[in-house]
Amino acid sequence: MAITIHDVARVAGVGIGTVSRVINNSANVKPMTREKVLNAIAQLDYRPSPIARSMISKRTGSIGVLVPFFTRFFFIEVLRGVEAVLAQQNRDLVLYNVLSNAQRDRYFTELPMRRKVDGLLIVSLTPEDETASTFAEKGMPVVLVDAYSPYLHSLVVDNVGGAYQAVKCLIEKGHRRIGFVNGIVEGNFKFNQANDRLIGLHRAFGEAGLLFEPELVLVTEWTRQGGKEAAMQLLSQKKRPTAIFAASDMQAVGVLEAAKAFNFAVPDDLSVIGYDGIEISELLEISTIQQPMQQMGQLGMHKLMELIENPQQPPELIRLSTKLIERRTTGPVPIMA
Amino acid sequence: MAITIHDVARVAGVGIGTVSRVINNSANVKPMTREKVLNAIAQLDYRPSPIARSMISKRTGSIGVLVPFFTRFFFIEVLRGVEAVLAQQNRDLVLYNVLSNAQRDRYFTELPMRRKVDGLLIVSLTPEDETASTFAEKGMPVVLVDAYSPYLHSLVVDNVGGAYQAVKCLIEKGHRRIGFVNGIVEGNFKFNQANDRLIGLHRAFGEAGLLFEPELVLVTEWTRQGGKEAAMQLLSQKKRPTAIFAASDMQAVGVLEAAKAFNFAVPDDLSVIGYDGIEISELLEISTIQQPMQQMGQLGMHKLMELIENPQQPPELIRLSTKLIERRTTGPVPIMA
DNA sequence: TGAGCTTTTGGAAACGTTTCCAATAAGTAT
DNA sequence: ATACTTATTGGAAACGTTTCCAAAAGCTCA
Repeated sequence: MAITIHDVARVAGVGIGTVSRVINNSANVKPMTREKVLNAIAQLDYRPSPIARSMISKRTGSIGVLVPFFTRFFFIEVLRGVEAVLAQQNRDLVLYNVLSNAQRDRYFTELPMRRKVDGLLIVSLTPEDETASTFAEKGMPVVLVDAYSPYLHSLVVDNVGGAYQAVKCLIEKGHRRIGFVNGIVEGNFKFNQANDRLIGLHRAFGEAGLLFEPELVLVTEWTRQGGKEAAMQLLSQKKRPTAIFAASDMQAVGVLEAAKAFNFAVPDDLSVIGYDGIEISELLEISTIQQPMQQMGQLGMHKLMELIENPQQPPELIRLSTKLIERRTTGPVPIMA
Repeated sequence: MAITIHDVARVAGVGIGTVSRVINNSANVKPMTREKVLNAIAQLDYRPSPIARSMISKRTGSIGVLVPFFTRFFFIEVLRGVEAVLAQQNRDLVLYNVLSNAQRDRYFTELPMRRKVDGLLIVSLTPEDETASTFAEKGMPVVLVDAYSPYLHSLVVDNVGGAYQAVKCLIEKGHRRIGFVNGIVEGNFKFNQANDRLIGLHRAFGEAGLLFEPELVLVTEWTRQGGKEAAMQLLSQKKRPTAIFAASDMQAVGVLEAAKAFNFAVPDDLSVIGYDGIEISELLEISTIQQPMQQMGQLGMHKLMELIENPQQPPELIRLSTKLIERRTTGPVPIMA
């Protein structure tokens, strides 16, 4: 059916080995022979089959990116960074979108076994130690971004520090009753974004000598709706918080919507600070903790490329930090009745 | 190195054909034999090689999505719809991100030749007739979304009608000097989003007996920055427009930024209407023309699945329409000095 | 018991490359 | 010219499946 290397060899009057050498720019092909082969290829409009090729060479030319809910803005920003690197490579991007724990586990067990991709970038998902070491054993190059495993190359952002910055900023403005809208734990329960942010809050509270009040901490989906519902609840309390820290900007957007519903002016009646630094936070002028999202994708991808070239490297940990960006939604504590 | 079907056959004490039948759930395997094979598979932790498999079967289990600048919000929304369908199928998503015309053409010539994917969804890019018919000839299932070709299944949105709605809405509010911030033409110059929107504007102008003034139409990148720059220019004119129609919501965001820079109140001094209906337009309360973005991805994907099952179908054209959503940024024409 | 079915099974061939090695051609120095 | 050395070439083997066909095994019925 399709044109194969044998057809080219026949038309060019050479052996298949020679055609293969021409295709792969191997040395030691006489210029005249190369010419003949190239002519035949052009004449037949021949393209090598990538599948047959990877059958032998064990390389697929694809990079896998495993990411939860890739249509969320945070992940989109990370993907921007990924794309920036990939655009220069000549590789395909295979997106494994994780929508549930079951699906994540399926990918975690399937992906290391049969190399459908030359390397894997895992974003914001922490594999169990066992899973991680399987990747390492099977020799599949893996880089974790926004997640950590001792067995794999990891690129983490200081979430504890980021949350600390956010809460400290509120405390410095005089806030004492600070609500926290956290996101739910997705995945590994020991290392996760939500937990780290809670720790950062504790640290800031401790340093300021503030009492931690469990009723001011709510856990929701990492969404606008989740943030709104949680904030509605927080703002309904008899002693409502004067400031709310949201674990993501989208949740912070929800918090603002709740504030509006309660007719609270921001920041006069209520201060709000988000987390991530997605474009929306800029447009809505929400104070936030900026994560280096694009950089995360970019650095992670670079590391992965390096790893594909030279797979035998001891796992490395790269740390990035966050930056407090104060915008319109944070202000001094209101004088309450 | 890796465990193959032969190893399984040896351990189970059967032939490779039988193992293959078990893997593929073919009929006519004695339950006891199946049991033996499954045991061997479990014992060896065997997974079939997807590559070797597609070498024979000509199916890859992947779906390609060709999309320009996939990190733009409009495309993200379309991808949400795509993802919704894909999540139920057990297929991989290969994302071909197009950043330049050269790259688009490369994909257009490469993709039909060697089936790396079982089907291709092309978003907002219109292939030349020649390219389109090559896809058809080579028997690669293709669905166009937000683009049209007579040779391929296409799903289009009435961009002319949408732009007409937008402009008519402004005219009805009394606006006579209406600026248009259009996006640049990417790809096929006969069928494209920018051109359609310009036509819609003309239609509305014509119907209202308004004179078309070329100096009120500017073409920019489909970005915030582009919108802002164009609006700055429009608003600097001696007889500035009282309303601006932007060809995308992100450009409309830029227009709002420009208005702010000029200290124009919206909508009191200037009305603004966007196009697309991305989440940001809701958050910033921008009036807009809502495209059924998720539905586009979803329907396109459904069609593609159908086409993969049953490839011999004459190209079909599905039309969707837009919806005017009036929010805060459109109002009556100001009384000007 | 054996003839004539149907079900189950084994494994060669095929898929389209790359890799390798042996063979041949081309140089080079004597 | 001859004996080496090096550059070029052809094609068998291998990659790990699925597909297919012939063979074997298991039935059923007379």
